[in-house]
Order: sequence, then C-alpha cells, then structure tokens
Amino acid sequence: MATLKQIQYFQTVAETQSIRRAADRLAIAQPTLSTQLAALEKSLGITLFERTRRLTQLTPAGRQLLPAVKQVIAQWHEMRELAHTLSDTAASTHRLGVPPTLGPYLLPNIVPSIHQQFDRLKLYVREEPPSQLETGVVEGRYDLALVPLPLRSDNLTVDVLFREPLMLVAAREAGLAQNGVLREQELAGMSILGLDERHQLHREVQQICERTGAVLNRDYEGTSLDTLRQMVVMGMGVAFLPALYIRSEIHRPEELDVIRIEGARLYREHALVYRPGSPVRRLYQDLANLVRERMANAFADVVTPIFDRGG
Amino acid sequence: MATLKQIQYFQTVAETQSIRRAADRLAIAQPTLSTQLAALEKSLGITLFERTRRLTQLTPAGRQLLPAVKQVIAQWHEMRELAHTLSDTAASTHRLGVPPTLGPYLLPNIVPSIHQQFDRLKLYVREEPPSQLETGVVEGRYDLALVPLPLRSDNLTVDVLFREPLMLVAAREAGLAQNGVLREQELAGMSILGLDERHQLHREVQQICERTGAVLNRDYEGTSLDTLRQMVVMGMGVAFLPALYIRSEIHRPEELDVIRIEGARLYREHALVYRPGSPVRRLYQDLANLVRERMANAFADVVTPIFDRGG
DNA sequence: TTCTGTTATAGTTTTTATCTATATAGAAGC
DNA sequence: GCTTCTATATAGATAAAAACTATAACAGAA
Repeated sequence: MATLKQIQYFQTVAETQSIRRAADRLAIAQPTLSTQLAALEKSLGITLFERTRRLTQLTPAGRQLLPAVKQVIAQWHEMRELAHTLSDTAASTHRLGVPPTLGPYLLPNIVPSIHQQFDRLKLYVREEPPSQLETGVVEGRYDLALVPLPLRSDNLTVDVLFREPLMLVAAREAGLAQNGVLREQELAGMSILGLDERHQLHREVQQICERTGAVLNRDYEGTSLDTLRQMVVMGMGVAFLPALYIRSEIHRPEELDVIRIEGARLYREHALVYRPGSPVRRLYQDLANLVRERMANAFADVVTPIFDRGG
Repeated sequence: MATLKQIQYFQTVAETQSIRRAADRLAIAQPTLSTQLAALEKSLGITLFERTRRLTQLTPAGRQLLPAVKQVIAQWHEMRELAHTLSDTAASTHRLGVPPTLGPYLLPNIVPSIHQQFDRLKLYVREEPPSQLETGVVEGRYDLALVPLPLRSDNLTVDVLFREPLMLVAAREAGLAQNGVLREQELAGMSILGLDERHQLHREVQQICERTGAVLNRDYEGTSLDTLRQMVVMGMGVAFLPALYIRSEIHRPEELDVIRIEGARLYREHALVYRPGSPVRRLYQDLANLVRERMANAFADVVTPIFDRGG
C-alpha cells in the first residue's frame, strides 16, 4: 500500500544513488531495501530507479515523484513535532464554557493567572446558559465549563470552586440602606426585579423570594445583569446581583446602594465541571485549585473559595 | 513509529466518533483498531481519544493534531495520484541533450510531432557539444541525447536516425556554381572555412578535406553555423554546411550558392543515444522511429532516414 | 438486577518485514 | 579473455507486527 517506511527508503536511495549505501545509512540489510523498493515500485506502478552496477539513479518518473515524496515525509515530521508539543497536556487549546452572568466578571481576573502558571495552555471560551453548558460538556462540545450549582446532570465530575454572595441593590433615592445592612425580615413583601427565566439566576432569586417572603416581579424581567442594573438605576425596583458583578461593574456608588442581608443564606455556588473520563482531568483539577487560590488571595472580601468539596 | 495506516485509523475514528463504527468502515476487526490506536497514542506520547461507552471523542490534544494528520494523508494521496499519472512513462519529463549544430534546426520540425503522438510527454532540452552530451547521458545528467556518429563511448545504446548531407556553400559572386553541382576533384586545393575545434563539425570537415585534397583554413574559424555563414557571405571563402541548417536558415539564395559535390561521401550521421539500462528504452525507440518517419515524410529531399541500423 | 452495546485484553494465526546466504551480472584489472 | 571485484537480486528462514476470534470489563438502559 506504499508505507511511510518505503517512501523514506525511496528518498534515501535517491539521495545516496546506491541501494547498498542507503541500506547502510538506514541500518538495514541491503536485500531488505531491494525488496521494499521493488514492492514500492510495484504498488505505485512505476519504475523509480535505473539500476546499474556503478550507481542506482532515478528514472524520469522517479525524479518527478521525489518532491511529492519529500512533501509527505516533511508533513509527517511536522505532525510528529506537533504531537511532541501537545504531549504536554497543558499545551493544548481547551474549550471552556462559561455562563453569561459569571464569565465576563470572573475571567478577566483569573485568565492572567492561568497564563502565568500554564504558559502554553490556551482557552477557547464561549458563553451559554448553564443548562446548555452542562449538556455541552456531556456531548463533548466543551472540554470543561463553569456552572452554578446544583447540576442537572449527574454524570459529570464537579469541582466546587467558590461561593458568591448575592447582594441587594437599590437606587440611592429609595433610601433603603441603613448602614448597608438589612435584616432578613425586612425583605417580606418587597418587589424584586429578576432576569428572565432562561437564566439560572432567575430560579436562584425565585427561591430566595420564596424563603424570605419577598415577591418576584414578573412584569419586568432583565435580559442581562447590565439591563437589570439599569432597571434598578431607573427606580423600577430592587434586585439581587452577584458580588463579582457588583465589584466589576458598579463604579458609581452614589447612584446605587449595595445592601447585605443579615441572616439570609444569599449566595450562589460555582463549580468547574468536566467529563469523568477526560484524560486531562488532573489539569482541570489544577485549574480549579488555581481559581480557588486566586479568589482567596485577591477576592476574599467578595467571594468564599471552597477547597474541600467535590473533585 | 506511527505508520500511515495508523494515522488513517486515527482520522476515521475521529470522524465516526466510535471505534466500532470506524472498524466497520475500515473493514477491520474492532480489537485491531483498538490496539493500533493504543500503539499510535503510545508512539506519539499523546492520549488522542476520550473513550466512553457512548462515544469516543477527541481530546483537546487529539483535536489539534487532527489537521496535521489530515495534511499527511492528503499529501500521500497527492503523491499516489502523481505516481498514477507518471505510471504512463510517456507522461514524464525527459532530459534531452542536443548539439548546437543540429538542435536548433531539427527540433522545431519534430517537437510538434512528438507532442502530437505523446501528448503528455515533456522534454527538457539543453544544448552542449556532442562529447559532453555523451558523458552527460552516461553520468545521468541526460536521459537521452542526439549525437553525431561515431560515438566515443561504447556503453550507450545507439539508435541511428538519419544521414544529413553537408553542402558546399559559396558567395554568389564567387561564381562556383555551375548547375549547383561540382565534381569531387574540383575541391582539391580549395580553401575551406570551418568551425572551431570544439565543434564536432570541425573534425568532420577536416576529414572531408583530407579525403578530397581541399585545405581547411585554420586562420579564421567560426564559433557557430551562423557566423560561418556570415563569413561566407562576406566573401572570406567557402564552407561545408549541414543540409538542415541550410534549409532552415538560408532564405536568400541570391546571396549564396548551395552546391552538391558529385561523388563525395559528404554527410554526417545522427543518432539517438541512451543508457542500455534505461527502463523507458522502449519509449526512446518509439521516439527514434518517430524522428525517422518525420524525416522521411517531410524532409526526404534533405536528409536520408536510416531504419535498419542500431537500436 | 439483567440486558445491551462499546471498548479492552488474551491468545492465535497470518502477513509482512527483515535477516543470512547465495546467485547474478557488469566493470575493472590482470 | 579470464578473473576479480562490487552492486543488486533472489531464496529461504526468522522475527516482528498486524490481523483475527473469543471473551472480559464496564457503563447505560430496561
């Protein structure tokens, strides 16, 4: 079928102009080379060499085939070189999925650290709703994903990363903020703005409302955290926003009050998920740890890294 | 060592996302494929696939290696396609050497016929003195050559092609031409212009002079047939010029007389030579015949094809 | 749990690549 | 013209590998 070995033999004979010398250079016996050469010629349907006693040189057809043969060998070497580079698993491009309510506010803070620690690792990042991220990982469209807990699917490995508080945000003129703190009971009956139900945050806020007696306003729903913030600024109500978003995007505290709710378990939890069978799960565990450490070092006042659950 | 078969297997598994389906498509047993895949992964030092029960999909590293693998296979197919084209020996480029006193005046008349009969054959033509042409063929710099007889080397196959008369050419005003014919005896003592001794024609004319009693003028020697003709036109003497040259280049008979010498064996003979071991000697014999036939059909009045000697 | 479908492993057979030994045939030397 | 030298080809044997069959292991579905 014309093997790679055979075409390497071909090239060597063409270079040395001698079957014997080529056999020496290839460290094989001369008859082996003769037969392999004959086999190649037969499979190609071409006489490649003109054998005389003095020297073995290319026929016109062989001469013209040689560049193509060299191309094949060159491409093959290139492939092996690439394989060698990729044999360090941290040198590949990994497809990471992130939810739109987390990715833009988390990644800018951790991607530099990742590139610092894994200098040849590349990330291909896409945003999607968490449910699609999960199926995306299961189906192989992603290699790993950041998703909020709890998970829908149970056949993924879960490395819990950190807990992110949800803060109540209100317009300044509402005058809700005493000293930036509100007691849980005061939430009862309050009208809360949320995202539309395609977002995971919709359900999270809904559950908080059920627990605290607040009322989720379904008349107006935001399509992104930014529109939600705008709705609050315009005085349409109050909303729960994630701490990392607030830290990233709310730069004019004069317009908005950010209020911590005393006593309530108001937070969401994020995890890194990947297929249990992934041959590079060690790398993903390392990445998870890197995220936790980065959170502990630079965002301890905002989020709570979780080191001991999952994985 | 990472064989072509293995990387084809790799590609098929990547496409089908299943070892079993790939094995079916490749018409091999599934365990064979599993084993070969494992061998490839080992030799590359990479885990290429993430095997689950449901599907077998590429790892990040495998995904990035795939394009390189496809390149190798594509190049290989290209090579085989080229080989298929070249398997028709008449589809190659053959290196043809010609002497400067024949090539320019013969080739324009036969190359079209060659391309007509062997439509995919290509010729790479170079001019050199006949002695260098001979060694060129022996040493493999040429595949075949047109050379004048007799040959220096005896280890070449010789297909004699045709006999080309040498005609005496004189300036019109010399008044030598009776009815375009001169008797051999009248040459005695005549001063003949010739080419310099690097040309084969120098020796040929020298022998004619010795035989007929003419005198070769060594004071002025031409460097090409064209300069020799100019010398005759300028009245510096008379010269023997090959019939094919005369037919090609002497268009103004008013300036020059072309004279046939009665009784003298005034001609040179041309042959096609190539290495006896050449695997395409059949093609070269066909080419030789084509030249003879072309000469017989279109140049019977100028040259005499030789069908029965050599080859 | 059992059944089903997929991949991996074990053991065997077949194929192919390789070896050693030797034949063959030009080219060079005597 | 014969012998010798050197290169390639051929023959037969051996080793390596690629293929097969049978079966184990294992996850997901019924």
